Amino acid sequence: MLQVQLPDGSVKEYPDNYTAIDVAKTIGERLANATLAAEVNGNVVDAMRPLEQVSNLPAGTPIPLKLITNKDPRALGVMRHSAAHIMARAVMRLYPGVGLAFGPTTGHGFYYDFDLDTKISEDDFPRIEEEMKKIIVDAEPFERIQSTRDEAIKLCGDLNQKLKVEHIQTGLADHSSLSFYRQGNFLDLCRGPHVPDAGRVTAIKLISIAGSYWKGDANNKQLQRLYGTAWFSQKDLDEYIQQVDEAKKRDHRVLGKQLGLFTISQEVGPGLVLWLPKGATIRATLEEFIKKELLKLGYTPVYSPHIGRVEMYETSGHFPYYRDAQFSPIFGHDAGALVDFWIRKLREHKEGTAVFSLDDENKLLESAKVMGAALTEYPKTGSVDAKIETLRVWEKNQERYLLKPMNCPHHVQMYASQQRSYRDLPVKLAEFGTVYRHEKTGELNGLLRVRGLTQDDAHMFCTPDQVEEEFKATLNLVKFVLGSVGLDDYRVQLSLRDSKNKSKYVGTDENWDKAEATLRKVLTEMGWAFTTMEGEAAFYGPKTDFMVRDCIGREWQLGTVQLDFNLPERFKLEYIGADNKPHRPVMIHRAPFGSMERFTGVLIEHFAGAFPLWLAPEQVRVLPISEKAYDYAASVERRFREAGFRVTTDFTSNRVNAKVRDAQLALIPYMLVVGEKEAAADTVTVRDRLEADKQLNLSVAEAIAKLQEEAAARRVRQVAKSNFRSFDSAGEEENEY
RNA sequence: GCUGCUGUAGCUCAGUGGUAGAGCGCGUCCUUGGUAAGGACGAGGUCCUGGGUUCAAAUCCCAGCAGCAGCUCCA
Repeated sequence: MLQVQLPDGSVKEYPDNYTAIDVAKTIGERLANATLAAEVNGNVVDAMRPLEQVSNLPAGTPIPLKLITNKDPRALGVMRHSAAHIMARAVMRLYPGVGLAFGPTTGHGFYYDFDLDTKISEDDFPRIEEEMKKIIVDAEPFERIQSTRDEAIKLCGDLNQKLKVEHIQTGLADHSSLSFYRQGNFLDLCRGPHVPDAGRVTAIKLISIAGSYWKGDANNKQLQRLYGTAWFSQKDLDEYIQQVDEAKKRDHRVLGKQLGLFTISQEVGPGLVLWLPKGATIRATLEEFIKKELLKLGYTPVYSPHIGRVEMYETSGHFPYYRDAQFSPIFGHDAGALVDFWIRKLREHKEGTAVFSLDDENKLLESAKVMGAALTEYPKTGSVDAKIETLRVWEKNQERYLLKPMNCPHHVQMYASQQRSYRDLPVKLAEFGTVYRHEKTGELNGLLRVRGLTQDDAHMFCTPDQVEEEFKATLNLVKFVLGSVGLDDYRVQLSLRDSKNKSKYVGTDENWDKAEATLRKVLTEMGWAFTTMEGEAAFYGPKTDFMVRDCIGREWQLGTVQLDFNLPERFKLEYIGADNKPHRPVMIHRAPFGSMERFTGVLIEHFAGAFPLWLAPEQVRVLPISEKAYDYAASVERRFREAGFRVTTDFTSNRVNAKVRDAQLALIPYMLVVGEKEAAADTVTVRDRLEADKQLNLSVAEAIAKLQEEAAARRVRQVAKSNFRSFDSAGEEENEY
C-alpha cells in the first residue's frame, strides 16, 4: 500500500500504483477532471504517473501530495508546455521533414523552434491552429517514457531528429537517463511535466513567427521559432490579447509621436534621436535635477570632445573590443582607411583566417601611392610582422580619430593631467557625455536602443580603501534617482565575468576576483535583493545593473555602477599615498539614468505619457471661456510664466468643452479655466487632470503657490500601472531539454 | 547582422493591374460658448527608392532603404 499525505495533514492509504488523478477520483470526479498536475514533495510532476515513481522518497514514507488544478498558476505553465508539444505535432503533420529543436514555455505562452526548409508565414497560422484543435479534440493522453542515453540517441536517430541527438550528446552529456513524452504518434525528448491529455489544453492562439538560432548562437543554423499562447478559457485568452493591445498604446514611440516629444528621421540617420522641444524639456529637467544631486555629493562637472585619437581607445581596449559596433574611424590621410584595412588583412593572413595574396599586396601599394602615401619603407620581402609594423608606424604618424564610444578614456586623461595626492581622492568627474555606437540595424528601437546617446556619466577615482563606501553611496544615488520618478519595479543585477570564456575581458584573474568579491560584499551588506548573471560584465570590470521592463515586458538596462581595476592599470594612473609612494587608484564608472535616451523612453512608458507636474513639458494650460476673457487669460499666463511654469493659453475658437478635451488628451497636469467671473475676481478655476471633479476656485497667487509646492516636491501622483507588466519570467523554463 | 512582416495625406489606416480614399489634424469663415468633440467650406499625396514584367504598375516580380517582432549583440 501507498501512504499519501494530503495538504490537510491527513495520511491515507492507496493501492501501490495509484496516481494523483486516481487519488483525486477518490475525492470526486470533478476534481479529477480539473487536476492537471501534482505537487509531490514540493516538485511539480505529472498527475498521470504513479505517485511512487514521481516521489523520490524512501519506500514507506508518506508522500506529500497537492493536486494542481487550473486554479493554480503553475498549471498554466504545465499546460503551455503541453500546448507547445501539440503545436509541434500539428506542424509535423502539415510539413514534411520538420526538425525539432527546443519548445519551452515563456512568461506569456510558449514557443517551439523548428528546423524546416519551408517558410512558415502568418498566413499559415489558421491551418496550424486548426490542426492543433483537432489534436485537442482527440484528447490523446501524454505518456512519459524513461530511457537510457543510448536508447534515447537511437530513438531520436530513428525519428531523424538530428538536433535532439546532438543535444543529448553535448548539452545533456551528464544525464544518464532521459525522458520522452508520447502523445499519440508524436514523441519528443522532454523532461515534462505535462497535463494528462491534449484535451486539457483549452484556449490557444499562435502569436508570431520569427527566426532564432540553434542553441542561441548566431554562428549556428537559423531556425524558425513559432510563438503561441494558451489559457484555460477563451475569456482569459481574449483578456490577454486585449492587454497586449493596451500595452502597445503606451509604447514610447507611439506616445513620442503623439505628444511631440522626439522624432527619428531617415534623413539624419537611423538611431539618431531628434529631441523635439517637449521631449527636450523633459530631458533638460531631468538633467538639472541630477546635476544638483551630484554637486551635493562632491562631483565636479567636466566637458570633453566628441572624438578622440584611436590610439587612446586602443589603450583603453574599447577600439579592439568593440570595433564592429563603432562608426568607422576618421582618417586624416586619404590612405588611412586603406592602410587600416591592409593591417587587418595581414593580421587575418597571419592567423590563417583569410588569404592575402602578393597580388593584393601590390594593388594596395599602388593604390596607397596614388593616394599620396609612398610607403617606401614597406618590406615587400619581409615578414608579416615587419610589414604590419611598418604600416603601424605610418599609421601612428597620421591623425586617426574615433567618434567616442565611451567617455572613460577622456576622463582618465583629465585625472592624469595633474599629479594626485591621496588627499585629493576620490576625484569625481561628471559629464553628460554623448557617445556614438554603430548598433546593428536589427537592434535599434526607438529611444531604447540608439546610435547616438548621452550618458549621465561620471568616473570616480578612489583609493582602494574608499571603494566600498563610494560604491554604496552610488548605489543609493541610483535608487534615489529612480525613486524620484516613482520607478520601483526594477531588478538589481550583479553582472559578472563569464568564468568559462575569459578571453572577452582584460586584466588579471586577481583583479577580477577582487572586484567581483567587493561588489558581492557591498550588495549583501546593503541587504538588497539581487540576481547574479555570469557573462554580463563589462570587458574591464563587473557591474551592478538596474534592469527595468518596457511596455511589452522586454528588459532593459538603465542605471549601472561598475568597478574597474583595469583601466587605471592600462593607463598607468597614479596617486601619491601617505607613504609618499605612487599607488594605483581604482575607478568606479557610474550612470544612474544610464542614457538620457533610454531613460526618457522608459519614463514615457512608465507614465504612459502623463508626466508628473515637475517633468511635464506643458505644465499648465489656460482655457479662456470666450473672447471676452482673452486679455485676462493672457495676464494669467504671463503671471504663471513669471512664476517659473511652462504654460500656454488655448486661444482657439473652440468651445470650452473642446478645449478641456484637448488639454485632457494632451495629458496636461493642470487646466486653468478663466471666464468673466474669474476675471472680475482675479481668480482661476483649477481643473486637475487627475481629479477633474474636484475643481478649486483660487486666486492667481494661491494657484501659483499650490502648483509650485507640488513641483518643488517632485510629487509623483500617478504611475500608469500596466496589467501586462505584472507578467514576469517566473513561468519561463530553461532550455534544458 | 539573421528570419519574417510592413511602407498610401501631418497622424491612424482603408483600397484596386486602368485618372487616389476615410477619420482625425490643419487653414478660412460663421459661432463667443462654463468643464471630454458647435457648424460650413477648403487645402493637402513623388502611394519609401531604383529596376523589371505589362498597352498600362501605387497595386505583380527583383534589389535597396527604413520601420516592426523575434534571434544574436550591447563598453
